[in-house]
Amino acid sequence: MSVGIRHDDLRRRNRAMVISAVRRAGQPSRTEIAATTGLSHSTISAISSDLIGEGILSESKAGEAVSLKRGRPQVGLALNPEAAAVLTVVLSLNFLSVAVIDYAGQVIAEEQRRLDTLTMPRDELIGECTAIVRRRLEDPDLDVQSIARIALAIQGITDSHARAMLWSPITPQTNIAFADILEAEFGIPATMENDCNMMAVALRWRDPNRYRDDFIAILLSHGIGMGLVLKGELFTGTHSSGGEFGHMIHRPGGALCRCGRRGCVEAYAGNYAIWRNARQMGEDAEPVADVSDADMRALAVRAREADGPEREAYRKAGEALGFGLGSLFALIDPAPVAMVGVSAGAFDLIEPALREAIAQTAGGQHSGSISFDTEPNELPLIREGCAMRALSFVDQEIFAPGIQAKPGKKDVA
Amino acid sequence: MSVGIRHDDLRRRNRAMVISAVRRAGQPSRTEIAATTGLSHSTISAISSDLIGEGILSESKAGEAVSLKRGRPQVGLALNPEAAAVLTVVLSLNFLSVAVIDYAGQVIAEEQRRLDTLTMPRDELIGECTAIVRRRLEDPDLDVQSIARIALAIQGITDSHARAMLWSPITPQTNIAFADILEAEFGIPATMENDCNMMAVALRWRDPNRYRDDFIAILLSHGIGMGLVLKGELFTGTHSSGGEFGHMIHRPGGALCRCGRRGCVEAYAGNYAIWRNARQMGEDAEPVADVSDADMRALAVRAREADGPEREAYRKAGEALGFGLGSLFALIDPAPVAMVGVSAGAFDLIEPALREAIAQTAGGQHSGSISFDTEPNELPLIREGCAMRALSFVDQEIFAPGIQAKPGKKDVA
DNA sequence: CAGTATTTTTTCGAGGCTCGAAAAAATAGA
DNA sequence: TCTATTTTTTCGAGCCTCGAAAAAATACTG
Repeated sequence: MSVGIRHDDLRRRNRAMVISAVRRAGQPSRTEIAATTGLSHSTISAISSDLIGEGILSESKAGEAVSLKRGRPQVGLALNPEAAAVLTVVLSLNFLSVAVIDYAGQVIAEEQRRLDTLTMPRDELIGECTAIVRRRLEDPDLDVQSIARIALAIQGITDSHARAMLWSPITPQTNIAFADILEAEFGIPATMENDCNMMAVALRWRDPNRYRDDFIAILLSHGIGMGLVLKGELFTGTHSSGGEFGHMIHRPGGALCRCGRRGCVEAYAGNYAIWRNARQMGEDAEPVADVSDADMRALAVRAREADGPEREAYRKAGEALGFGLGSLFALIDPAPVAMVGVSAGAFDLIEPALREAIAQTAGGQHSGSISFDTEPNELPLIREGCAMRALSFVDQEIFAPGIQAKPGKKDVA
Repeated sequence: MSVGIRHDDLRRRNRAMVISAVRRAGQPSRTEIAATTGLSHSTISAISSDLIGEGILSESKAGEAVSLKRGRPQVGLALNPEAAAVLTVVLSLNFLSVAVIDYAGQVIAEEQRRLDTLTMPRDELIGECTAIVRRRLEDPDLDVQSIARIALAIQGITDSHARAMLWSPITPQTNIAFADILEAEFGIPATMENDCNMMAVALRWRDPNRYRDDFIAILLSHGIGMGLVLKGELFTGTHSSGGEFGHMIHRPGGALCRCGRRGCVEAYAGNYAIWRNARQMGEDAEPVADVSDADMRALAVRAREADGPEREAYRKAGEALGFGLGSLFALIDPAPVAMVGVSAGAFDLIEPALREAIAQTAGGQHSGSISFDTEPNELPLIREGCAMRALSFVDQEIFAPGIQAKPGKKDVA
């Protein structure tokens, strides 16, 4: 069951804590770290001295921060960019993108590629991914010792161990153990992440004030996805990446969903559903494979111009999202929401019906106080999330090795 | 943010771990504890020697376990029943029940009382609760030094800090800070728990094989409640006890719910809803205040005898529960379910429609493999859960004091 | 410009904790 | 009674964190 704390875990944990304090705060002084971690100055001094000696941290040179106070000036600690590097791979519909990130989080190389994911056979899809990674790894211009970690994000369902893609809308292939494949190919630890979870991770780094312990990132794209952070931790299902918000049931037996079932939220709010309703094709019409972002933007323009089927389509999307969020709020209580993706650009069309629907649900008491942010472009977010995730792995597992995942697992009681 | 690990936390954590190992395992030997916690024999020896010296543990006398092996026989460690005692209070519709539990988990005194919670004014409701607790505390027959903790469970919504009842179906009163009231009155630390959460806690202690890391306890009673354990921890909302499964939306704009909204799962599956449908009163009919368990059982008998409105009412309940569970499973993946409460006794009438509905949802792939247990009597479960919760508090906060709630809060990344 | 005040960082010894190895204790079999 | 075996305790070694004091580095002051 639960496992005791060994004596050497102590140092390792506190090492990890110092590293993470530096990553979060930018250039904190030893004193600041002592304050935020609650550890003594002596401990912080010892640990940071170790970390500097190992080339993980470095003292930020020069008094760029002109100290106005008396006394010995604080010397900031920074992550040493050369301590390590990680690689991110984002696989989305017809698009593959990789980036190499240094230890301090800066992009030092990238490559992008269009490909036809929907029709590509399994081997070719895997081959494209490994090939693009190989090109980055073998690039002579890149003077990076070695890549410490690869994080790969994909639209769709991944398993809860972050090893495999189970199902994805961007390809008919299923069960591809990308993490294992990349590890076997390059001998670099890799993980397979869900795109919406990475969005949530990135939001938390971008705006820790708004997105702290509990929040929701919803991807409004061809499909509907969700990344959920609860009590400061990414929420995943018990077996899969979970959080399949788009496939909560909005209307039992209702509109035909891309997943083959009926009445899912996505079957009203996904791009294909908005498109279908705007064109008055009927709820049983087979979902189209793809609607371009340009077409969706044009649709939104028409919806804003005049009341008609386009506007009604967005209204229905808002209603489905509202009732879905209402059900979600019944379970987790209301929390800040970020709407991401092309249809987040049409949130003005969605919001009224959404709020009206939420008001009819258990979360409705606070309907007015729930705030929505919008971010029409999901790709940068996903990339950032992957980078932070990979870097955090390096922080914790490579530079503070040996920590058990969960220390003393608390009993339920 | 996150807080470092101090040196003395180490001992405290490991103390708590030993206590919890003993509580879980019954009468484990030092060697067994060393094996399950991963700590060394020397450490376990030192800690258990301390704990015995403090009267928290005791060596279980006499070789009741006739050792068949060679070698020095193991000596089992047990919780010392007299180390402490806790008090549980369960407040449900028209019924108040308290029990005093010794440190080993045995009930050593109890008292129950009928009262009219629905019409009782606020002060009187609070007064009844404090009075019954006072009677138990002042009972001269009870030779318990002192009560170390009170856990009070109520049907309804509590706040996430376990201090107050926010709303309850058993009384028109709202926002009663029972935990604070009891603490002020008796000077004993108290918590206010949600009844369904306590059911989940109890199930985990009763059958740790089936109910381990991820499971769902659903209360099928006048209302519909849920206790949810995910990744080994009780799941609560961000502000409230959360998990308001009964108020997820089944059919937007549908049947009238007791909460005043429309289309909630409860508005189809709560006793009042089954009753309303069985009597063909229409979905807009005002929910009745209470249906007796006897009436519900009679209803189930009629539903089994012949196809008619009674059977149809249970079918609709099953459908609502099935779609609700389907949406829940979309978020958390399928997990074992325990159906608790009087209508769990009619689960044979509910199950077919429930499974049919689940099969139409995202959780549906595994529809067949999802297993349901039934337990018609919720009260003993709630009481047990309260007892275990209070005892665990004593284990962790009194006998291993000073532990920070969450050690190194892991970053999302 | 030297001296003082102030703040940050390092150093050093004390105290605690866990660990491994060895010793002690307690039993079954020979 | 002696030996093998298993459990439990004892003891010294090695770390780790902490507090206090020292050292370092700067701004102020007259």
